[in-house]
Amino acid sequence: MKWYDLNARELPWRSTKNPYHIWICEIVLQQTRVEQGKNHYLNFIERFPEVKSLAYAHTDEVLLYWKGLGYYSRAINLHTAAQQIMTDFNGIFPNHFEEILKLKGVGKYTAAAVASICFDEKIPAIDGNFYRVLSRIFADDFDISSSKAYQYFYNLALLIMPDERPGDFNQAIMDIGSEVCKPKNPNCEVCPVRDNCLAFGIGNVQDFPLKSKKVKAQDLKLHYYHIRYREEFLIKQRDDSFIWKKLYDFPEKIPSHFEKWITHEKTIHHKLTHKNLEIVISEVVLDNKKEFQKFSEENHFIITNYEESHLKSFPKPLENFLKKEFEES
DNA sequence: AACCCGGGGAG
DNA sequence: CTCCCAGGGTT
Repeated sequence: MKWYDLNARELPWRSTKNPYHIWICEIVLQQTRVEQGKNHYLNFIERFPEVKSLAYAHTDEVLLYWKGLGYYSRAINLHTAAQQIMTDFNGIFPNHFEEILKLKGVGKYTAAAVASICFDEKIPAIDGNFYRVLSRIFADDFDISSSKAYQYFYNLALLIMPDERPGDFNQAIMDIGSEVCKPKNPNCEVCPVRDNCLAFGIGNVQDFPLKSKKVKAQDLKLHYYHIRYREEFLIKQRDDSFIWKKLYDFPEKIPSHFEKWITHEKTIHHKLTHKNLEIVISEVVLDNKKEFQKFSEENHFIITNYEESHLKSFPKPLENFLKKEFEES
């Protein structure tokens, strides 16, 4: 705690105990580096300053403010949870761990973070940093990819968690994990708990934490049709399954008599954490406005143009594709 | 308990 | 290339 008082990172959400702000911050930062999420957080709370404005917003706009962050179910769940607070909690942000946990998209970690930071509940917020710092301090080779890891390290954390300032304690562990006890090349020389760290004593800090599960990316091919009439083209909204939940993309099928209007194809290779994508985009240029509108109406596609498409959230590779198309023309 | 879900930066 | 990030939901 002494180290934290002197070395805490200066971050936008460190100066508030507003549970709405802390909640948004915690969701943004799930599996996301602080530097990557900081601006999204600031933009988000500026546009949606309290629960009500988020609850009453259109899903498309919530997704727009989430554009590029990934794990889009977080945005969908955030929107749902805001409405949940309006209906189930009378618009007042819940102030106990068990109630916060009921919010869609809020798991044990996030509920613990909000409860400890905003409401001073003594509950460890076990995130990736906590796993790493604890497993090194105790030289503990408990597999953090095990489904029992959370409960195991939760109990371990209680052994060293003070009664005072639980929120600051949780954030102190995060800062040590992020700035000192890093996954690679930890900076043990300046670590405030070095003398109490068993792994450091043994000299094998790099061996912790133990993580057995390794996920391999799978290959996936997608075929899109960029169907154009003059400056306009067709888009659709994805469903909430599979990848890129609720984001917008292009039609994936065309009637066979459209094939003669294919002018060229472009292949994009895009790497995701769990997938290696090969995306083929066929350019279909129609000279017949009636065909264009008929096809659009029959399949419930949306007619848009480059400027208008900025009001929708597209997957990263498709956004890059549109940008290049526009710059070339 | 296993599996799925993005995008980005570091090494 | 691999690993990991202020995890959670679904099956």
